[in-house]
Amino acid sequence: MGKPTKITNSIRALRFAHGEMTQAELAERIGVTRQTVIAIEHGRYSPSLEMAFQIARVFGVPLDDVFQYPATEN
Amino acid sequence: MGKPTKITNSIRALRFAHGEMTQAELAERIGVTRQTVIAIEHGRYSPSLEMAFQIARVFGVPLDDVFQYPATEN
DNA sequence: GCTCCATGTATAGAAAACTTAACATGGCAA
DNA sequence: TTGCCATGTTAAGTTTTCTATACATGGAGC
Repeated sequence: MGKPTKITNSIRALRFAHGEMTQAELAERIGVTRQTVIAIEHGRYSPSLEMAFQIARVFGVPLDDVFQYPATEN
Repeated sequence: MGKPTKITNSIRALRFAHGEMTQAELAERIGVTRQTVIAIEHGRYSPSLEMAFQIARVFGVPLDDVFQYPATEN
């Protein structure tokens, strides 16, 4: 359904860098479901800005360390 | 409709700092409608991550210079 | 073998973001 | 005054994001 997003992310790497945090644990920390974390991690769709900020905050890094927006795709 | 977002932004200031750019012009540059720009600027809802990246790119500043996420509201 | 546990898929539906179109207002210039 | 332009509002509809539930798989340990 969701169109695949242009935005890539480093969530999986960040989870492992933070004590092998599981998807379920990350989901609980940011207040969403596990399915949402999986979908975001796989780039099936891009998260809301609010969710993006929360994820970055969990890992204690700036937003740009979690999500990368490729230069002008058009 | 949209619930008022916790995220604040500096879009209006950035527009004026960039040659009095109008809402219509910004909208066209990021590929959305004028109404969407107005809604975002007024904080009626938060944009998608993709849109946020595009806005930051138009102004040539990092994402955190455009949007501010307040520390843990809960 | 069996049972957890982390990960993944699928589907239906709710909620939020975004569009389209119409109309209103105040300012400014001809 | 008339006309244009930037801003703003409203309402209805579409698309995307997110939830809830259910089920599948492979690895680790008993």
